[in-house]
Amino acid sequence: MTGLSQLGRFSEPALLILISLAEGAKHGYAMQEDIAALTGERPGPGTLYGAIRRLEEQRLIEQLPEEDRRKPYRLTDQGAQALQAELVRIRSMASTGLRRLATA
Amino acid sequence: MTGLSQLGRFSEPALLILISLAEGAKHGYAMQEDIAALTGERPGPGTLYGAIRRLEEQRLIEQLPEEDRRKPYRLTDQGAQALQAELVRIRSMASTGLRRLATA
DNA sequence: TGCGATGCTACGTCCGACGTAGCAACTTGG
DNA sequence: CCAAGTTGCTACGTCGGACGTAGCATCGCA
Repeated sequence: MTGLSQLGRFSEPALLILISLAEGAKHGYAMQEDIAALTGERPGPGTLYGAIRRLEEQRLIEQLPEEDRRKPYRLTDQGAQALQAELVRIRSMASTGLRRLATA
Repeated sequence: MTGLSQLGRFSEPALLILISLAEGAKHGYAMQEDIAALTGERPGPGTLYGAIRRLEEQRLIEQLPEEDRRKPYRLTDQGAQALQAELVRIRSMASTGLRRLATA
């Protein structure tokens, strides 16, 4: 069960960050807002910046030139690819589950 | 960010167990096999039985009469409901992400 | 000029994910 | 008929990610 997607597990906060960045480059605080808008839940700074650091270490996102006090990030090609694969996997899991629930 | 679905966080192993049980009652080992068939990854006993215990504590699944050496479980009504809500949420997240990736 | 929003760092706790070991019962085959 | 594999579970320990709190600097605005 190690590595649900060979790049290391996709935790929910990390996934939400990637989805957020799929819309375009953003800095941390903006991701927080985007995620809050998407899910109704705002990740705290510990959750958010911890996940950002890990994603950067995995080269799934990269930092753009710091401007003002903001650190913008964007998806790497590898990140976009990994995100896509993971989302397809997830959607298929969800469909399977819903089909089973409907049948039962 | 506490309680992504107010019933406590849905971790991936827990979610897979619920999806597995959505097909019908199963004991632990059978869930392992079903999950392996679904995902290609077989959760180890630590992961599996730990998650089962937690799900039972949350009344999302319940144990049926023990038969032989097996402990079968099934979804509770609450569990089926929670699973459905969670899967809808997840599917919508995945769709949003894929739409964004496609647009970018 | 004081207060809320912006934006991030630092730090600590907790608990879930995971692996390993172990073990009892059953079953297959050479 | 007994050795090896499969079934099915318990027990135990480690590690790392999720999360909250605190803190702090900057900016805008009333």
